[in-house]
Parts: sequence; C-alpha cells; structure tokens
Amino acid sequence: MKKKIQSKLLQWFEKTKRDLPWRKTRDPYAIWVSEIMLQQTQVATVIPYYQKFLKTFPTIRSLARADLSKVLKVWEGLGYYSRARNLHRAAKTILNHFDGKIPHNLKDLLSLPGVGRYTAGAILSIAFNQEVPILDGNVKRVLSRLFAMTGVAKKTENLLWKYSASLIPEGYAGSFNQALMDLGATICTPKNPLCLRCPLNKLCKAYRIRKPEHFPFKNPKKRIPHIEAVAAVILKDGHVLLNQRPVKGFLGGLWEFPNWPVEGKKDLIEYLKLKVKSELGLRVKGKVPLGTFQQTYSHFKLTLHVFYCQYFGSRRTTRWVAINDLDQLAMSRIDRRIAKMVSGER
DNA sequence: AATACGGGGCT
DNA sequence: AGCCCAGTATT
Repeated sequence: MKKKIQSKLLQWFEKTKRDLPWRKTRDPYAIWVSEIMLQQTQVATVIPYYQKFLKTFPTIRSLARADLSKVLKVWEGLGYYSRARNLHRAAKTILNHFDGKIPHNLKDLLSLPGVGRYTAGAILSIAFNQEVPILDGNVKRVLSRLFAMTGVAKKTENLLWKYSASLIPEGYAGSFNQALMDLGATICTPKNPLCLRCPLNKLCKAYRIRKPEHFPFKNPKKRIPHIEAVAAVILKDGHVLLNQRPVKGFLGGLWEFPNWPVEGKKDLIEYLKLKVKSELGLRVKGKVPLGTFQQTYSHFKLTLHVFYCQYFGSRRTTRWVAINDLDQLAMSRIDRRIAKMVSGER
C-alpha cells in the first residue's frame, strides 16, 4: 500500500508537476520566501509578489538590512502583514545568529518568527531534501480522503501528521511532499475533485465509497460582524493627513486615512467632524462624500464612508503627506483605493 | 481549543 | 455570498 502510493504519486508528479518560479531555484532563501508568501494564499496570487520581492531583496543580507517600511511596501496587497514583519525579523536573526544561512534543522527553523511546523517541514524537505513531513490544507484533504478519516479534532490532526511522515519515500522527500500538494491543488480539490484522473484513485477509500467531498470534515463557520466606519481625506496645500497604524496587530505598520467606527445611526458628517476635532485636534470644513468602500476581511466586514475635508485650523499638525508621495507608503487595499481616487487615478 | 490575521480566486 | 487558500501566533 505505502510503496504503491509512493511510486504512483512520484510518477504522476514527474509527468505533470506545475511549473512554478520557486521550483527553478535551489536557494533555501528563495524557497523560504515562497513558503511564507504561500501561507493561506493561492499560488496565482503569490507569483508576481515573489518575483518582485526577490528582485528587491535578492539575499538574506539585503532583506535584513532593509527598512521595515520598504519591506511592507513590497508586501502591500498580499495581506497578513505580520508575515512580512516576521520575515524581516527572521532575516536579521539569521544574519546575527546563524551565520547568514537558513538553518537546516527543525529546532532552529521553528525558533524563527513566522516559521511553524508546516513551513519548517517544507523548507527542510524541499530545500534540503530531508525526510520531514508537511501538513497543509492540500495534504490534509488528500490524506483524509485517501484513508477516509473523520473528524478534525486534535487527534485526527496528529494522525494526519503521522501518516504524512510515514509515507515519505527515502531520498525523495522534496518531490513527494510537493507531489502531495500538487495533487491537492489540481486533482483532489475541495469541490468537484477529478478522481478519474487521480493516480491514487484505486487506493483511495473516499473514492471507493464515492464520497470524496465528505472529507475532510469541516467545522461549522461562524458569521463575521459587519462594521461601519467613517474616514476623512483632509486636504491642505496638496497634502493629506495620514495615520500609521501600530506595528503590531491588524494591518500593522500600514498607512491609512484617519477613520473611526460608527456606532448606531448617527449623522455621519457630524460624527466625522466631532472625531476629527477630538482625535486629531483639527478643524475642517467641506466634508464632501468621496465614496463608500467595502472590504471583507477574515474576521469582519467593513463599510467605510469617506469624506473630503478642507483643513481649516488646528492646534497641532502632524503627518501631512504630499498627494504625489502617496504611492510610496504601504497601505491596505481599502486605503489604497481611496488614495488612488485622491491622486486622480480614476 | 478558539481566535486574530488580508486579500483574492472561484463557484 | 460563501468557500478556500503551500498557516502561525496568541489567548
């Protein structure tokens, strides 16, 4: 059974493996970067970011020496910005404590921020061909179907890791682990899996009972709250007022137009004026609606009402940014859309 | 064990 | 509109 799985899968992989940028290199740094970017992010989304990131930061040293603001700017739009922050921190650690080389043992890799069990296994198997298992969404789906495993509790998770480890063929860890992921991504898909083309269909328990989509067991998802907020584009001599978010937490380190959540049904313009005064110490006039923007995040949905304001007077003025420089700062998707309108791009 | 953490591709 | 994505860190 095990030998059959190994040979079938490796053979299929050699024939049909995807042509991906990070499969053209043996540089552990490049593979590390790709693995961080691929966390919870689809391959097609990652590719252009991967190219640009490696062009901008070709080595660990260049990344470690860069300013975080520049790293965030290159990462802009990819999401989960703590990944960029952790990558940057880890590069410094590698330079200072690991002789500038990616560690090739589990313990040291796991000590790096942003590197968990999956990523450590991916780096060790793909970059160094060590027989270390991986378990991502693809592998979970493939193995849970192959063995018709029920439940997603801790116990099942541990069992999946054990299966993943036990299946690795000696000397072929990198190819085999990538083959498992390719199979999950292209054949053993969440919906409408292409079982007829699957190299493992004769061995697959879920296929035998004709219920591949019953695995893996999905836990019920909870609804996410809907937040409403107002934002101000405050103009003054070709500049706008921006706020930089705290480095830790949601959209950490990114720049944004000042904004405040709205509770209940308020007069939006009155509320905005109040907040601008109390929070920014600014007086503004105008308050022309610029638009309403929607953005769905992983844990809430945002509706943002944006208003143009004219600077009128203030007790303190800080963080004015020239409109022409808006494209230099890292912003989240929703603020970038506002900034483009302000700059006159559409 | 549950939650925070982005944004987009696909149905 | 909902699901899912080459997960990790924190609580």
